[in-house]
Amino acid sequence: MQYQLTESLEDYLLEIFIISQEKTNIRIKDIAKKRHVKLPSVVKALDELSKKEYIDHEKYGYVELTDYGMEKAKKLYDRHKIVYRFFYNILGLDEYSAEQAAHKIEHDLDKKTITIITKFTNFIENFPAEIRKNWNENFQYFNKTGKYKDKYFLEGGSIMTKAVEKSLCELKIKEKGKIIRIKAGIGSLKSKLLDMGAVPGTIVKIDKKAPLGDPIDIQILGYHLTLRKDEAENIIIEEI
Amino acid sequence: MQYQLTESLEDYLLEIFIISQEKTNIRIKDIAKKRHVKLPSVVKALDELSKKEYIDHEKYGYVELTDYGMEKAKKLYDRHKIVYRFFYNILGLDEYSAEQAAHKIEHDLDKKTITIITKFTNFIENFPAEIRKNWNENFQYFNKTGKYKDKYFLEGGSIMTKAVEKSLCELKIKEKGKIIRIKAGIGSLKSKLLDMGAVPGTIVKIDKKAPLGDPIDIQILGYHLTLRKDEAENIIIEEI
DNA sequence: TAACATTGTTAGCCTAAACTAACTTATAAG
DNA sequence: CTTATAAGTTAGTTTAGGCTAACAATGTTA
Repeated sequence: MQYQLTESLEDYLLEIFIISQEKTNIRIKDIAKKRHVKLPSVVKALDELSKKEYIDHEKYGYVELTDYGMEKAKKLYDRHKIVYRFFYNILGLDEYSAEQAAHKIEHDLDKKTITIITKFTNFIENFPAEIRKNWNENFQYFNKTGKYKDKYFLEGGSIMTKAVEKSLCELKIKEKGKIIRIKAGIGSLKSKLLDMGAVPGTIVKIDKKAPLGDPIDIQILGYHLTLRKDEAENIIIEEI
Repeated sequence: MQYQLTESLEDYLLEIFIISQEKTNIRIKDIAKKRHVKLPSVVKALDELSKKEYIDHEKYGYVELTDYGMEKAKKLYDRHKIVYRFFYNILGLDEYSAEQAAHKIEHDLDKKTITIITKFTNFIENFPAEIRKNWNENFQYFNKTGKYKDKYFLEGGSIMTKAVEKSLCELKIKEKGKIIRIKAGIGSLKSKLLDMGAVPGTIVKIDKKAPLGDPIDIQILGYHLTLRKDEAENIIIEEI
C-alpha cells in the first residue's frame, strides 16, 4: 500500500509470481528470459522491489515473494487474467496475441474500466453453452463476410434470430428464397442451374414437397423443376 | 514510414491534429494544455516531430502538419476513435472514462487486435436498433444484479430470449410463475399477500382471466383469489 | 512608442529503465 | 580439489521524456 510500483516493476512482480507457480527456486536468469531483458536490468529491478518490501533477495540467492508481495502479485495476476479472458474468450484472439494484448494494456486500465470489462466478459461467458456457440458462429461469420449469419429481430419483446443462410430443403411450401450460392456437390446440377441463368440473387419458390421432403418441386426463372433432396441441399439460399 | 514515433510523440501528433480541427492557428500553449505538460516539453517534442517531417514549425511561429504528418495523424485518430467507440458504445463506459481508457491503451494494440476490436464493435453496433436496446438493457441489468434480465435459449437453431421478469398479468391461463417481488403499489395488497405467506419464491398459477384480463383468478398456496388487473401488475414473477 | 504580460526558447537537471563491460561468486566436471 | 563455465553483481552509459530557471520574442495597451 505504502509503495507505488511503476509499470515495469509491476511486470517484474507478475513474472516472479508466474515463475513461482512453475518452479520452487526463482532465478534471476528466469526472470530476465521472461521479460526479455539482460541480467543487470533484473538485478536493478529486484533491488527496487526488495527496498519496497515486495520480495526477499539476498546476494547470489534465490528470489522470494514476501506476503505483501504475494498479495499484490495475485491482484496483478487477476487483472491480467481478466483482460486475457476478454481478448481470448470474447474477442476470439489467438492465445499468443491475447497474451500480448493483455500484457500491454493491463497497466493502463483503471478500476472502473477493469470492472466493466469483467462484467462484460461474465455477461457473455455465462450465456448458456449453445447460445455462446451460436453467438461465436455469428461473430466469426460477421468477421469474415461483414454480414450476419443469422438475422436478429425482436418479437413480442424477445430477441430472436433466424438463420439467414439455409439450404433449399429447409423452406416450406410456397416459401421463397434468394440463391446465395450453389455448392459444387453432385453431378451436373450446378452447371445445369447455371445454364438456366440461376446466378446468386435468383429467386426460387417451393411448389410441392413430398412427405419426407424428397423430391421437391421448385419454380425458378419461370421453369418448374423436380430435385432430389440431396441436390436441393446444395442450393444455399436466404429466405425472403 | 521511414521514421518511427514513440508513444509520447504519437500523442503529440494526435493532439496537434485534434487542435487543427478546432482552430486554424496551433499554439504551443494549446498543445501543452491538452497534454498536461509544460511548454519546454512541447518545444522539445516539436523539434523531434519537425526533424521527422511530421510537422512544420519555425521559431515563434505556428505549428502546421505536413501532408505526411496529416496522413499519419488521421490514422492515429481513427485508431483512437475505434477504441473509444468500443469502450463507450459497447461497454457503456462514460465519455470521460472511455476517452481516458482509449487514450491509454491505443498505442499498445497491434493491428490484429485493433482489427478484431473494430469488427466486434461493428458486430454489435450493427444490430437492429431494437435489438441493441434490448441488448444494452440486458447488459446493464446484468451489471447491477449479476443476473440476466431475459432468459436466452436456443430453439430450432435460433437464439431466443424471454423476459425473466414479468408482471402476473402477462401469464396466460394455466401458466405458473414464481414471485420475485411485490411492488408496494396499491392499498393493502402487499400486506395481504404477505399475511398469506406469499414471499418471493412462492408459486402462483392463473386459473381464469376475463376477456380483457380484468379481473384475474389466481391460485396461490392453496387459496383462490380474484385480483384486479392493476393489482396483478404489481406482482412481479418469473415464468416457470 | 515604451513597457509589461504572454508566449516561446534554451540550457541544464532528473528519473526510470534499459544497456555494456568488467568483475565476483557458485557450481559442475574432471 | 582445482578449475572452467554459468550466473549474478557493480559501475557507468544511454535514451526518452519530463522538469525548472533564465532569457527572448511578440503583442497589447496606456
